[in-house]
Amino acid sequence: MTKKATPSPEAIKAWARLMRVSRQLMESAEDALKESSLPPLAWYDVLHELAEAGEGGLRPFQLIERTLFAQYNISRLLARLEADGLIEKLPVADDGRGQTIRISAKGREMRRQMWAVYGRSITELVDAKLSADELTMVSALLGRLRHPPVVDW
Amino acid sequence: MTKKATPSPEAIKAWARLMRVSRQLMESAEDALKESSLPPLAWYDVLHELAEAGEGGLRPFQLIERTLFAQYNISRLLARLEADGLIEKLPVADDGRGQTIRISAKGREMRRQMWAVYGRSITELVDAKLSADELTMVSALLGRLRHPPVVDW
DNA sequence: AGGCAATAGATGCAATTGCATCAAGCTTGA
DNA sequence: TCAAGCTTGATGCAATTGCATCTATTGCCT
Repeated sequence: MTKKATPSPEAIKAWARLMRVSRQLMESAEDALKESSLPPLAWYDVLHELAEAGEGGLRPFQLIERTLFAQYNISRLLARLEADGLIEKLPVADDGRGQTIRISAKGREMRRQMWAVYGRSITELVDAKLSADELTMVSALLGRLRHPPVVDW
Repeated sequence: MTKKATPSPEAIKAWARLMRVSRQLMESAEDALKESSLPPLAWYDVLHELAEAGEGGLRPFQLIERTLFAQYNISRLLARLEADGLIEKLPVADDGRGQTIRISAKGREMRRQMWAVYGRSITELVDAKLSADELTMVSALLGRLRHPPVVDW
């Protein structure tokens, strides 16, 4: 008798839900930003990390670790953010290859504006639908699906 | 005193987990397909719907409802699938605008091959990490996050 | 019938993504 | 010390996505 490698029905359903719900929610949030003429979510992710990093800033490769974006993606995203004056690129003293990315005042302001809209989306899409306990449960379960190299999120 | 519209910490965490985990899992699955020189997941989604629909096929707008892809996206995806001989486009008798999309034998075979890899990913990424009960719980909780116009999935 | 809004699908063009590769600067080991 | 290899970040080019718009029908209303 040969081994059946097909996933369980429960796994298939959970996978399908995960893919669909996440896409749907992400789109809703993106739409809300667009309606407010704000940049896409990816910008928020980066501005958020940079804001948390403070004055010391972050190196691009650190942003890659934190956001899970591809290297070329970050490279170009940073170029756009810089063109919009939301970040500054500074040379690094002890590594001639690298740069340090620091959020600018304008960048902080943009992050604030985006959060006003983004946060509202989260409230409506998530907070309004599940209780705190249920949300904690979701986080715990999803946390177990993370891939090995988990940092801390 | 003004109302603070910020979502709860639980909601923020659940949102973050959802976005990150779903992206990570999706990428893993895509990578597995690429390693096997198979087409991207989007192709699977469409082939899957068409296979379930059987000989009667589906209209493009029905695929849009089922897969949540944008209209122009489906339009072009179908063009690529047709170019690869995985589907057929047939005229519709009672609606001169429309077409019916039917999966071809080659399309069924491709779906089968993709499932061999995709299913394995789901097994490894999901089945191996959570019990059936936990998966059912995940599905139930995520289900509550779906947007109103839910069909049946 | 005749016009007018709505629906189904395609498409031109700009922006973004993905892939592969590159250049420049570090690091290490013989 | 210096060549080989690794890391950091950028970039040319092709494929895909997003947006806006277009064409062809169809359905509806008078």
